[in-house]
Amino acid sequence: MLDLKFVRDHIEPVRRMLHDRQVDLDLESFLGLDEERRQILREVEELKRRRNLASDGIAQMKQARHDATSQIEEMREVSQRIKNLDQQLAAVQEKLDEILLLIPNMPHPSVAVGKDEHDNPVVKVWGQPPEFDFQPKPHWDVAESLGIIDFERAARMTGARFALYWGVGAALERALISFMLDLHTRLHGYLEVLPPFIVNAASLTGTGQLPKFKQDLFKLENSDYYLIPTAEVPVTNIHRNEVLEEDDLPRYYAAYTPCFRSEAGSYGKDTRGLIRQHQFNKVEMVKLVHPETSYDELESLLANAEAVLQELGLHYRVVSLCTGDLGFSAAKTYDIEVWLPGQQTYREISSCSNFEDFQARRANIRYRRKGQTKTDFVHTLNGSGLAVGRTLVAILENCQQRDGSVIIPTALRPYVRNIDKITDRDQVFSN
RNA sequence: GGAGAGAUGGCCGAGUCGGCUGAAGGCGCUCGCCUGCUAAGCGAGUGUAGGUCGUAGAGAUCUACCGAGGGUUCGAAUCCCUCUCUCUCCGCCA
Repeated sequence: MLDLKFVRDHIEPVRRMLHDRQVDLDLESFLGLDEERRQILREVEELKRRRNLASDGIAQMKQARHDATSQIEEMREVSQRIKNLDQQLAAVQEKLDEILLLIPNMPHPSVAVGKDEHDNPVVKVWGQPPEFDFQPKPHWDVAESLGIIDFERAARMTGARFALYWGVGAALERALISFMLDLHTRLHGYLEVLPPFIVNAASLTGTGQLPKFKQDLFKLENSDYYLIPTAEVPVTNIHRNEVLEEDDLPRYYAAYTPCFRSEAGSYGKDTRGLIRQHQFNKVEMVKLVHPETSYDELESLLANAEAVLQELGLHYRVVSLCTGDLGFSAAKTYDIEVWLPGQQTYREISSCSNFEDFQARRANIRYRRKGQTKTDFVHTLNGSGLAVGRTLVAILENCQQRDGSVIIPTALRPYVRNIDKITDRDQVFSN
């Protein structure tokens, strides 16, 4: 969230930001509530000061065996007033927090003002679309004819938007996870972590999914637990309520987790194939960094994510999200969009964001400057490196052959016992 | 699931029958002194958040915080209740 004082002192820029993001949020009550809060605070603190003084006096009188009945009587009344004011204060504070938690982050000045994804500037294109001497098929056709992905049985055992992977399809998904983690840990300096796939509400509030996006989450019954929508949540919250030493920064973490999303409100969207599932695998990179370096860290984070596609030889472009498309917590986001020839379109496969201190303030993640007692909030970043299911989709569509087989990218072969081509699901990895 | 023990500052660890304990003592850290260097030693300092005054990122002052929330009381780290977490034993289980 934004700092209370920042909002108070920059109410017009915050209004403009809400407009640019096309967020409808009423700030009218904010300033009044803030003034009310401080007024009550002044009054109650003065009363508490008086009470503390009187209590010391009473203690001394009792020690000297004097009668303190009248003082006690008077303080009884003061204490009652304090109690009432404290309750009023708590109510005002709660309303204020509710508003603060719903205010999105301030976009970085470099972010383009725009309405939706059509206004996202393309900042980079890598490689070229592969050429086919036949009509490339969408991945669901490729996968189903190979027998490696089964949507019908998944729908039977669970429901829509789930997939059952068979044989070499399952192995390829697993291979991609290992390949990505190895790349980030060996070449890019990330520490691999394996967090819980279930988190509590406090963690989701820390990274910004709650309270506003509750409808996007799967909540477990009879508990305060939720299935994670992304590894960003548990991994960023590793250091919630901690004070790190300046020397501990930056921290780079890479995690594989499944991700669970209710996809409420996306009915009828991407209903075919693996693009939009309730459960999907993702390798996520998370950084906790020094505030002064966070935009350099965003560039290197993006480069780390791009490296996966470059290793696999898949054509992609990078867009910078405009204000209307930017996520709630992000100050700046790059999306990597991979080319899908079967659908003749670019699809998001990674999202790399700098949250500045927005999440750190919510999750209370601070660091202490060397030799100083003062603490500051760290900056947090994260990026997919990459969405595994969508990477499989990209391979199936980009590497498909006329005969229906799929060439496995060279970099991935060591992870699938060096087979170079998928020809059917029961392919035995004997070599 | 049953029985018991515990949760105090960056860390360890005191806190008596509720009343100068924001918190002893130690470690660590910062600055200074001292010593050829290092270590040791000596001295001073060392939490967070918020309010007010003030400076405009010098400071002064007040309030709150001893796992979290509530209660009793003129007054709670200290008493009571609820919850969370940790540890030990039993049961169950991968």
